[in-house]
Amino acid sequence: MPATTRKGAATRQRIIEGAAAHIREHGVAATTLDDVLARTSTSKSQLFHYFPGGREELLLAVARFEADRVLEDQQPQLGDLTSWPAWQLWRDKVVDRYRRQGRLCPLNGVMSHLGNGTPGAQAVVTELMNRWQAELAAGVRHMQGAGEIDPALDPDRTAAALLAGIQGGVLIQMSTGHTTHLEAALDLTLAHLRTPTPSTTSPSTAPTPA
Amino acid sequence: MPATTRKGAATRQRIIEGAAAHIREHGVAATTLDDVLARTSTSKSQLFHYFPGGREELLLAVARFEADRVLEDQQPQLGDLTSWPAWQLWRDKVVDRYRRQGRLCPLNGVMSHLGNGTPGAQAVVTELMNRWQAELAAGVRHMQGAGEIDPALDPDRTAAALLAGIQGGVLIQMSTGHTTHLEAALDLTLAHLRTPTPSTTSPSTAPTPA
DNA sequence: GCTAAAATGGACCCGCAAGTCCAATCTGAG
DNA sequence: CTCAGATTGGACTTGCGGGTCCATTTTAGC
Repeated sequence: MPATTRKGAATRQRIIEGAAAHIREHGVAATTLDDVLARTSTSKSQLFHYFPGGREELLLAVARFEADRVLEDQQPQLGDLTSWPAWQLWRDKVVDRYRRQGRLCPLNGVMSHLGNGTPGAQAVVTELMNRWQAELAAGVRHMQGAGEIDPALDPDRTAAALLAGIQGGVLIQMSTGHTTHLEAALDLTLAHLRTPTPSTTSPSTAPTPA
Repeated sequence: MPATTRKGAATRQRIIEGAAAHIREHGVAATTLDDVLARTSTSKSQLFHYFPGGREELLLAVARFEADRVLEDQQPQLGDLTSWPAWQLWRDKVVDRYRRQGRLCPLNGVMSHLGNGTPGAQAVVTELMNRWQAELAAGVRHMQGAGEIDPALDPDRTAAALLAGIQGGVLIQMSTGHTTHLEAALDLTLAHLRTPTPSTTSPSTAPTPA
């Protein structure tokens, strides 16, 4: 990716952000290279200069860009899950962020349009999920240290469940337009964390840790 | 959709299933109309005869087809959530189904390729989610009737959270290839259902029912 | 200021895949 | 048997959009 000059780097960035913006407004399918060029006042040669891989490489760059935003938008709350009110603040921020975003999930859109099997795409999503889950798990551990969460709970597994709930909630919101499911998932999982102790009462089948 | 003759209806169905199969194997983007024609031994005029809306209408039909499969594949367990072992059986079936399916989620693929905003697409997904959630809620209510689940829990909201966890788990699996998150979400939510009573201990911020 | 490398403009190419058209053949009701 | 409508075959058109190329201008180190 030849971006040696300051000017060049700026142009490259402008293309990425322009593409991201256009995708947010019209979706991936309805975003052609020419659209991006027109919007960013650049020429085709520039685009292919900075993204030799063409459309695919550009989409990947956009995916990275959007993935970073996802976590940034949850800060500073996500990094400070140290009390129940703090968790609640974070919860509200997540709901608000996705409610505002509306039906278009740029990241999911981009991902499915370049195939989830693509190594590059896979790397972007995997890293996002790992970082996200790690922050949540850190929060859980902190609360365990403070004696607010049952120490018997596996922080990583709990964080994984929470993360899955968020993803699913957002996914459903993309179709229905409502954040009901997202909120339900968040609230139920948080309620479970607050629950003092499972106190092994029902001798039913225990969840096998796979 | 002119499918007046028995023969015609058969052809129409053959096209749908052929398209669905090809999409399952190669993804939506890599599925052209000619691919479908070759696979189903049909001609272009037939495809446009039965699907005047062209590619889009065909994809929508495939979406409907796949949506039906989703619930069918969970039966009969999904319709019989009447004991903890039964819930466990269903849980295992879901995990197994998606593990088998692998990285390709035909439905999600189709959906994002015709835009989640499309009225038709939206209808398909919404109906699927509604039916799914209704079955889960029915299961919760049954268990409440049997005194196995805290009657204070809102069955629909609980089902919504469970559904979100599943969707997110599957979504993550599409990128990572692992069912870890799906299992974590299912197990945590089911564990929460088994928990006797929240027994209002922590006076922290209560989840606002929106 | 000189020059090599970087950056830019934009015309051009080209293949693919969606969609059109008409002519030929089959189906089934009366 | 007959005929209208349903079904089928497949050649043809078309436009879009990704990608290539080269000529020109700008940058920045010396």
